[in-house]
Amino acid sequence: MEAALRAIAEPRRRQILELVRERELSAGAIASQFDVTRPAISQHLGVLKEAGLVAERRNGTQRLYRARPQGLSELKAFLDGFWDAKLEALQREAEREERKHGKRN
Amino acid sequence: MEAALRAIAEPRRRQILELVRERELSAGAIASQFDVTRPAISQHLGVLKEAGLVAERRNGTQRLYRARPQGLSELKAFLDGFWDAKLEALQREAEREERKHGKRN
DNA sequence: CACTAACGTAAGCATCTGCTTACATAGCAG
DNA sequence: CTGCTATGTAAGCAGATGCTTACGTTAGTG
Repeated sequence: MEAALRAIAEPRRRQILELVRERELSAGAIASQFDVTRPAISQHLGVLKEAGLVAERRNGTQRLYRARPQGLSELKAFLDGFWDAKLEALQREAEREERKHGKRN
Repeated sequence: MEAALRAIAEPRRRQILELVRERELSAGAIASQFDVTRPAISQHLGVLKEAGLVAERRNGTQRLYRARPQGLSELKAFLDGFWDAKLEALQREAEREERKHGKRN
């Protein structure tokens, strides 16, 4: 959670998330959308992956990334609970989803 | 919005927000809850205020802070729209297509 | 007025962070 | 194997950031 907050606090990483929100893109395809170098994007992708906000899939020499909605919904749940302490319902739902898809974190 | 995201990405500031979520506290009272020095907390409060996450009220020589629910609700709305906003997504899709054709991948 | 209390602000410092260039690695075609 | 493509990783650097101590400022008290 801490990691996810840090990750989305960075504008470039939010832009990357928007890119892979609906479709799966290779690291190179993502990097081509920005003015910074490819390694910079690669590092951002590493941060996003570590934070559970993107999923990585390998296809040959490519690495395809897509947003992991579960990660963001956990983040939203955290923020919701940040004001309403009674948010255990959403939290449990998030955990249930997590188990369904496979463990991360 | 950018500022709010940055602000809550910092653990200490989240702790401060939790402190003033339900009650109004003076800067000194807040600082007394942490191991860091008072000026450090004062700087955090400045960041939170600038981000619209806390409100400041002066009473004599004291400055009383309280959480500003509107700030966080804006943040939640942003995150919600980060996944949902389909119209925005379509718009960005068009822009991406333009860049792709003009940039020669 | 002088003095104190409760603050914010300035300056400096150590660490973190996002970026770069250079290099290493995995997969695949020939 | 050789070479090429796609990608991650290492090292280093400039700027941001959270902290400290020192100082400035405002409001109240004698």
